[in-house]
Amino acid sequence: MDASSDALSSALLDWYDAHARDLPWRSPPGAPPPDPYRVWLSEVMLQQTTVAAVKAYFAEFTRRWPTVKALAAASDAEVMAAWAGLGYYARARNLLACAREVAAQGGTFPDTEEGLRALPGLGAYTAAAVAAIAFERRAVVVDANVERVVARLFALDTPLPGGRTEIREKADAITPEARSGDFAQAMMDLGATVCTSRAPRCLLCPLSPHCRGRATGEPERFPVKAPKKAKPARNGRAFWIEREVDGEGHVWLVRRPGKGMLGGMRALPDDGWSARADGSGEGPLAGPWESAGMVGHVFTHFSLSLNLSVYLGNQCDSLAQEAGEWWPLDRIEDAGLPTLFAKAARLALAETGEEA
DNA sequence: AACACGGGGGC
DNA sequence: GCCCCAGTGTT
Repeated sequence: MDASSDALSSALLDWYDAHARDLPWRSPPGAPPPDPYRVWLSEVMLQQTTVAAVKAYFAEFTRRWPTVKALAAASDAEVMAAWAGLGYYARARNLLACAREVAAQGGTFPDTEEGLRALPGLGAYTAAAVAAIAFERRAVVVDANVERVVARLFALDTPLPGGRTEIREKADAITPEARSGDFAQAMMDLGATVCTSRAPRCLLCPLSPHCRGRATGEPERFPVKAPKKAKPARNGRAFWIEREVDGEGHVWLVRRPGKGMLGGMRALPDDGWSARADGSGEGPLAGPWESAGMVGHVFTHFSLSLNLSVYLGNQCDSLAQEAGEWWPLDRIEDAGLPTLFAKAARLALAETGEEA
């Protein structure tokens, strides 16, 4: 690190000492690092997910499972249901796999970037972040915030994702030996609160004297990104099947396959829209069906219009051979349905409620 | 290198 | 509506 990089990291750390965000998974600037379990859990939750969305989930997970051993002992169903609504459900599957691997090693996380990188769900970013934040290792932590800050600092205009190599080299060059965890978090806080995607607040930025992006007069132009692909529209059906069990209303829920869309999550039965681009139209029963309306939902790579069909027949017994369960309607909120199916359930309950 | 993979919030 | 977000794993 040359003198200029040293001045830059000092300016950033000074700013962090004064302006660090107070977050539930953090220690104050300069304080001993937090429990690696909490650092890891928060980092996985924060992958492609906003701080605001994570806070409630982090509180609930750490309340129910205070240690990695406790989490490792939880059932798949409990953890998947607790993750419901947070999205990217492969994270939850990997989270549990990782917890069990760590628990099997005595409940202690590896304390090096390489060791962490070998665990399920820890890629280049998360391994570096946990190594730096929880174990005070020097690691080059590059997330979307750091990409934006670095691209602006050096006015890097090679479009992403190709430009990531260059961004990483520059990030490495400015990462200090000491306090690299605070440095990483400072970069992320700066990106989140000052060097924002739109309308960066350069007047508040501790790095503005060093910033070539600002010198161009158009800092918001960086980083340059490749054009987005169009999002196709898909259609599908989901099925709402009620029956009385012990005098209480229940609905038929299934467990989705372990991989792919909403993998491993509890769900309404559907016609296979996720696997086939458009569903077969077939339901788990012959019918009759009545449409309760449409549910719209946008996923990462397509938009879905889901027709919700309510069962009007009384041949539910044939479902006994299918894999699924009758779930009590008055506890539907606890089923751990991903947002798409939670929306569908709200629609069904509103419709069938009016009929009653 | 490209694609699959959720959901919510900002404007 | 479009863009963005503390990315990872698979092909």
